[in-house]
Amino acid sequence: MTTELSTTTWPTRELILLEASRLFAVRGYRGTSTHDIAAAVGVRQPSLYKHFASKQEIAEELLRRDLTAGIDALERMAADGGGAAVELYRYLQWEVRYVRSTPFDLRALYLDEILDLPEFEEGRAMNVRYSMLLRSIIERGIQSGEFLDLDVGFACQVIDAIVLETIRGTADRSAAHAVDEPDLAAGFLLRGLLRAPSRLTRVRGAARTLDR
Amino acid sequence: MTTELSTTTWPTRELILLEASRLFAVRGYRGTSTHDIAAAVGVRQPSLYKHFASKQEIAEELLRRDLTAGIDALERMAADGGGAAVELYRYLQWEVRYVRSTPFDLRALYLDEILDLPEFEEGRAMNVRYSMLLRSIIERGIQSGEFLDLDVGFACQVIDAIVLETIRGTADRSAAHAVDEPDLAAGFLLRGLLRAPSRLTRVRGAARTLDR
DNA sequence: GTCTATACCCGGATAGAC
DNA sequence: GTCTATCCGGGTATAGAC
Repeated sequence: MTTELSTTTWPTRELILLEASRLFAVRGYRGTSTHDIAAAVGVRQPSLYKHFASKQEIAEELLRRDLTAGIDALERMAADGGGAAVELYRYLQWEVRYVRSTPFDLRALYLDEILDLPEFEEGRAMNVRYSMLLRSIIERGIQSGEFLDLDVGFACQVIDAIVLETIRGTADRSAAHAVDEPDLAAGFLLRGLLRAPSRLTRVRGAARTLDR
Repeated sequence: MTTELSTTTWPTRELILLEASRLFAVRGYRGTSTHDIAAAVGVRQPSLYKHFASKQEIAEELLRRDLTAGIDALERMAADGGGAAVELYRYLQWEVRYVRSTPFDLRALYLDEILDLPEFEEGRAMNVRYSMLLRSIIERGIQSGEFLDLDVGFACQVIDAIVLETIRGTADRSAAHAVDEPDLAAGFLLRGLLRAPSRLTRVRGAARTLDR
């Protein structure tokens, strides 16, 4: 499962992103020094600055790539239609698969305080855009009566919580088997949101046909 | 709601804990300097070291107090009995109320990487104890048939996720109204866990009588 | 584009007077 | 128990040779 890519073929810039994401995930953004990153890549610390203008730019690039992927996925699901429940279910499945297949370790990006640092304005803006897209699906589901008449903010928080827990789950492999099954997380959430939980099987079926 | 305590009467040691928890929450543990804490308290940086041997000890004291409270609450609920569902429901309600009433800002303790730092072995040990107590309630609920036959690890993760989101929710007051209602989070979780969600009203009633 | 050397700052902690 | 002064280590980033 761990992407065992022949490192030799990768450009240094990509290697920096890869190793930085892993170190950030374990030691935090602030806890990771540029020296640590350089050592993991196999170069000297000042060499990093030929590829990135600053440590911050490394994290920004990671954020940009991940948030772009998430936003694209949400827009794709919304465009495909099928109703809020199907769109949300498909997105959650995509998210779990994505988190578990990307070579980058995404934990630091959202579990660390990176997005709270004043200098990461761009990342915050993209994150807001992502949240809005997710929120609009929820709102549509509540208005159409597919979902229970929950507070929209609460529903968003619950989804955020599960997505973050999925990302956190990539930490220790002992707990990994739990939330990693794409259907487990998506199924639990929809059972909690759907007005008629028995519809879940129908949602699953509709999602499967759309996924091809 | 914000505890407006007349600071003058508080011993310096308590003030340090209070301000440190707030700074840790906003800037992270590593991102907060001892100088920042001292400035917030209104003393010079070296004066902190008359009350705590190190910055680490400040965070340790905060962790110790919070985890002790959580462990005590879980043990109390388990001792009171009433079945896994009632015990879990009561604990979740207690947790939400506790998070929102404590003068300390708990975010950094569990959302920051503090518990991952090698030097916080004591906190990690207490956290394991807390997790075990919670897990044993879940296991009991699954075995007795009160809960759905979910993977125990998955159920624990979901509960963790909601509790963490509650703590995170104390961040911006705009989102605070969402998960802060003690019954919202507890109710959502139990609806997702109970084999017969219609039992929720009965659980609520049993919890209410026990709470007096 | 990688290296060595280094400038520069900041943070944690101690010494010692009051 | 608070202060001023200071040490020391570590981290980001730059200069300049190769």
